[in-house]
Amino acid sequence: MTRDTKTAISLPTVRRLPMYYSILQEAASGKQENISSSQIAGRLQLESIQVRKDLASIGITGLPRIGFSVARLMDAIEDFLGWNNTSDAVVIGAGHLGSALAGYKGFAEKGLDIFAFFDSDKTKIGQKIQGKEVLDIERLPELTRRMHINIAILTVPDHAAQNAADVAIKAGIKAIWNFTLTKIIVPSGTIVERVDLAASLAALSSKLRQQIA
Amino acid sequence: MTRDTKTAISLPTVRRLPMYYSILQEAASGKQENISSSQIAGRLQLESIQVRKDLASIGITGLPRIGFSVARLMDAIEDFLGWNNTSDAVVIGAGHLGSALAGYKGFAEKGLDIFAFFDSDKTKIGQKIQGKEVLDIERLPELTRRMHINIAILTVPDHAAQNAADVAIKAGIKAIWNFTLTKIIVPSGTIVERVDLAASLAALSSKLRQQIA
DNA sequence: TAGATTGTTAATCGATTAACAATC
DNA sequence: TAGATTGTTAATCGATTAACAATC
Repeated sequence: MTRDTKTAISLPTVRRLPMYYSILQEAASGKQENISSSQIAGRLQLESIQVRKDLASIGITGLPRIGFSVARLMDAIEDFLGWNNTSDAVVIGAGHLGSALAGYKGFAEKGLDIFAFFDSDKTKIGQKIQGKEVLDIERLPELTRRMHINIAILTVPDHAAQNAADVAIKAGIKAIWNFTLTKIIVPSGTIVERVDLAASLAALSSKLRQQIA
Repeated sequence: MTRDTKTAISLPTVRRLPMYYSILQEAASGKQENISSSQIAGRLQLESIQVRKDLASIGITGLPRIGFSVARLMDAIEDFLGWNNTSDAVVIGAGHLGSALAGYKGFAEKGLDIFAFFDSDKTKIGQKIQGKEVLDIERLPELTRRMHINIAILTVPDHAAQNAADVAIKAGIKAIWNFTLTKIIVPSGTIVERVDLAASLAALSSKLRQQIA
């Protein structure tokens, strides 16, 4: 458990770790025992020094001439990202997007288990999505507390986002994965990670325009 | 058309513009004529200087004591992000996620029009999603060329991502909005904007862990 | 005029990249 | 041993933030 450097790993580094992991999976499936930073970097169009820096920051060391042990590296990343001890999450907003996310292969492997769906739309309540029941949003506080759930995935319509977030936080939710186009305001102490599609689309068209120009 | 500073606006700035726009919409709906950088910043938990810098970089100026004209600011952002001249896009992969994105309110306003869906699954071909037909992936090159479509939204299963991207690029697609967990490799000249959910989830749990610790 | 808010110029900060000695 | 690859230390780069004179 090389876990000495617990001093705030940078978010850019954290975001790259899953990419490294997917390269490692490939290597492992090819029975490759060791891998160099430049092999990883090459596959991801990054610089090898960045890979080494990132790995060093989560406390992993390699060996000159050998590189890094694929198996140990995978373990370390799984460990660091908490993929071993699964956390339960609820989805608030039982629409297409919620269904899509619930069906996403790979979330389960990455330690995220969707426990239930919540909606305020009475016609949706009682239906099943991916085998899990859609519950009345009123029951959120009860379930959150009983099951010790910290994470809510927010996929409600934009105009309902802030209100849903408020409800969730009141119910004891500690982290919100926000898929709406709305920037929600939360008290300090609550985590928000936003998947900002408007920002992403803006970046796409900006890059496209520059490319074409 | 204050469009002198066409010298590569930074991506972080571009990504913030839609947030500013949503604040402006609120202001406009409240009949507010002018807005200060600190008003915008306050609502978004940013610094006012960052707002001013961003706006300056797309060529907008304000007036001391007055601030910025809400209407002119909205126009400028719409203009800069190309929300006026709509571009057509295709969705490759007609699953839940594709449906969800197609149903996303606001994409239309943001200049993105989904023209058709493509899939290789024969059972899906011919069905309709959000009123648009699902076509055979084989027909992609024909349609891309005929309709001058530059953008593909990639929502296929992860293992099919690279292949689908290759097909799309061969068909003349210039920009790929990649929603898969796979990092796709493309020739230089092709744009990829990735919505990396694995990275986002990693960031979420990392922040949550730090918060709790 | 007085004062709020701008735009400019400089300082800070953090992340990435480069250079290279250490080492298996 | 020779040479590939590491980890360390320093340099660069770009974005954010601070300070403040300009100005409506």
